[in-house]
Amino acid sequence: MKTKKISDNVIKRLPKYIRYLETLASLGVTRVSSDEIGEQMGLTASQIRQDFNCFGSFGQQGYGYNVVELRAKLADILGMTGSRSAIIIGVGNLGRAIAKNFSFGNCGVILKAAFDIHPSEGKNVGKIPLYNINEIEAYAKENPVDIAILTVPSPAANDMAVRLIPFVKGIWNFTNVELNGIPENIVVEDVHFSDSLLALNYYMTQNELEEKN
Amino acid sequence: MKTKKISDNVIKRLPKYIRYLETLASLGVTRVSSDEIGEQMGLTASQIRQDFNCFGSFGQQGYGYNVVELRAKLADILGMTGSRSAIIIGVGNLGRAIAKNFSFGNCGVILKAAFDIHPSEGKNVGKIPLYNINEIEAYAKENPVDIAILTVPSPAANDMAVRLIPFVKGIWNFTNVELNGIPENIVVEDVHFSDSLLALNYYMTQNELEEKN
DNA sequence: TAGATTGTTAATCGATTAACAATC
DNA sequence: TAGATTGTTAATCGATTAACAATC
Repeated sequence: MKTKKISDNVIKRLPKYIRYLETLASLGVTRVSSDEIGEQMGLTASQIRQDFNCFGSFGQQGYGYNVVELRAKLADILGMTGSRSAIIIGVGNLGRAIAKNFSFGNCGVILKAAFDIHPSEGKNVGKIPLYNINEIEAYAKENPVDIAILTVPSPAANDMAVRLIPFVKGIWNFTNVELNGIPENIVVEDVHFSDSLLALNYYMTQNELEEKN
Repeated sequence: MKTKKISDNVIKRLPKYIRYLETLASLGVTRVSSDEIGEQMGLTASQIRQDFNCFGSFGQQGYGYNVVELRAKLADILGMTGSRSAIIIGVGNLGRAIAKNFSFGNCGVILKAAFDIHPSEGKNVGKIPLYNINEIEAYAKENPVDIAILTVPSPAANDMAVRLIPFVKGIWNFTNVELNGIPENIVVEDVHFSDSLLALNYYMTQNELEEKN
């Protein structure tokens, strides 16, 4: 049995739908049509219906979609209601910021522990325990780890990623490195800040050129 | 005169080409073919040639591409050689992490100043001055600001973004908020951590389902 | 029943891939 | 000259948009 492959574009739009539906819900709106969603989000109603229908039929003809119900369905598809375990590797400024501030719960993820080569600075990061990196295999033997958050310095990134292979299912990669040698069955999701800033830079330049014409 | 619109997919691939070319250069490789790039990066040679030809003809028939030269051309397209000025707004853990650790220089950006509602914690963030947010308009009058990096708490995000409109050309948005009311001539580039983590979560679940079959 | 809006099929558009003539 | 590989045009594939029958 083969589930038809759903495009990454669709998956990346789902959180935006959810955010919009949450705004509506907070305003007390109970129903919404694909037309209204499209209007607000700058998409076509067609695309929205197509996107939703990748996963099932969540609406009702002549009525539209129930805001709370639709939100719940989409949230469920993305695993927001799950409880995956995560560890964070590398507790520099960025690792610390993510560990302390990011709302893992909203994404169905629980941050369980942090690891660093120099854990001397303290025994905890926020509310989670901080261990020496050389304890990671022992930790993983006792505690299943779904996701490893990679916030180590770039030169250490690929070696660390390879070291994680035996015991993780996904790597959330914040290093500026294209990870190599990770098998197919492990998902890698990159957050490359510089790619994003360079795109910003490019589009700003385009805007300036357009204005000159 | 109308420059033909180049798709975001292409723009987002350019930094990856550059990273790969830098690796090659550091290994002393001087020439490379689209076939070799494709092999290494998991793309088709066709796509690579199409991507490059959006911007010009950088290769030589029968030879391929000069690694250093091609890298320089692509870097230039993305504005990596420029020197745009940026300020960062909101110096919590994330803002601090970005201000202190991110290599702005590599992206053609210079971080000039930081702003916060509670700048009392110190007069500097890393090497840049830290001001009270209420000084931002005065600062912008004296110092041109290309990019504002938005790392304020979510509830403050949209108001702050709107306040930036008169004096920025681009907003690098790290808040978990879809910014509204920003005019067309200002570029917004989002870094939504949660979108990325939710995608990771989704693909992990898909992998698990596949393995069961 | 009439009106509204979905779910879904068909048409269009754009991006990727293939093919090949140009040329180094 | 022969071989290699680009730049570019044509073909294919996939994603978005349009249309409309189903139905609440």
